Amino acid sequence: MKRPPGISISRLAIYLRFLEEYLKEQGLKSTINSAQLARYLDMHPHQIRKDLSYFGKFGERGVGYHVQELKDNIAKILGLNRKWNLCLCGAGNLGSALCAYKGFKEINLNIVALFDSDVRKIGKYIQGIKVYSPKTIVSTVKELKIDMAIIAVPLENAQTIADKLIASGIRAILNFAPVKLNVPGHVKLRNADLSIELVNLAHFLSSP
Amino acid sequence: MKRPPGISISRLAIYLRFLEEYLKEQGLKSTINSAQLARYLDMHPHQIRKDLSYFGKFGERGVGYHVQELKDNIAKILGLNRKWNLCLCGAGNLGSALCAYKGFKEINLNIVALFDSDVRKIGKYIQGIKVYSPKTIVSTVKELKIDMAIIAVPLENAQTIADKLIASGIRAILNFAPVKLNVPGHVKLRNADLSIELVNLAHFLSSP
DNA sequence: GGATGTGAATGGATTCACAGCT
DNA sequence: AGCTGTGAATCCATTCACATCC
Repeated sequence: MKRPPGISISRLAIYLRFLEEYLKEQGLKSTINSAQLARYLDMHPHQIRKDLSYFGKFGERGVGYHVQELKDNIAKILGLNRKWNLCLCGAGNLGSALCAYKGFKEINLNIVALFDSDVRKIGKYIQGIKVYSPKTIVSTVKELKIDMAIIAVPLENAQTIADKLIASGIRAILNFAPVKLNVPGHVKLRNADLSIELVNLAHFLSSP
Repeated sequence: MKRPPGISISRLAIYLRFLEEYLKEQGLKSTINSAQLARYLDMHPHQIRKDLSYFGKFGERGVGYHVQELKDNIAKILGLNRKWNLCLCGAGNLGSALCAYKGFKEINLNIVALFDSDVRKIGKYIQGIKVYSPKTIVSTVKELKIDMAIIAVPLENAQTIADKLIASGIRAILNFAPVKLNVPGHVKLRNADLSIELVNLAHFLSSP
């Protein structure tokens, strides 16, 4: 049981999402084996078994995996067996889109606060979530026990917002702004860079 | 000059974005070396030089890289030395956010059509871009010479939309819907899965 | 002198092949 | 018999160290 490659966590998230769907369709007592799962997800069975083996033994030899049980185990590995409070900085189009997205709550991630500097929005509710002034980030994060933050503000403001989040004690940030943010070592930063994905496509189309 | 690792294309996109900013600040005749660039981007100089070396020799020994020249070279490698036409499927919050994002046009990616099944939106313009019915995907893609597509529709509709795009001859798709889409081998599919990034953060926070 | 460009060495991740269990 | 779990082998990516050139 060696140390898992970093990317296996992302794959576990994909397995989990599939298993949730599968469970709804197939009912409680269903089982699935690595070959079936691999076919659905267009992967190799080896990879799935290996990914799981990094974290424990979840299957039954000669049978496969019990779907409900595997799902619960993966959720636990991923830290999704408890609720997390998120805040979202930037209540523009992208921020609103993320608020409206139901998939987060399904996996126990709850957006509990919005921050936006537009005075017309402050105090209002978007998708049932209250909008606060960014000036209150430090106090609001503590008060609402917020665990992670999403940055969806224009790139000019991203570092300033990040600094406030860090000052508030937040340790996990997802950044949509197209800049490299500076964060201290104890803070986990992930970037969701939309244009980089498109650039990959452009490269594919133009390569011979 | 071996074959570049797949991920180096994504890094080239990051270098390019930085160089564009840097050029604006520093003026036309500026040069930069791999150590400086690495410091700005929080990477190792070796990696930057190696990434570039896969594609050619763009620097001058003892000097560094001419910013303008390097920028142009990277743009060319990435296929961004020409314009591309994109369509965006799904004119909801996420779709509107993507339309409003100015960063795409800056790198020669132009959204020229929206598709949405909401009859109240069809025929209207969002951010100056016309909304078409998804029924017209095949004809519109051909007519407007659309090169790539972004899928930002609810997950139930994503595969149907993808099938229409494929029928229209599109070879590059960026998918935001949280499902594994089936596409034929000649079509390049990339996924922008927002919740997977958050799951990574949850895992980080809950690991000891 | 000073920075690039690159083979070689190291380090990670995937794939394989099969032992091990039910 | 059948499918998991995993060491070993392979493949890919990063890092290093230095020869190379301006």
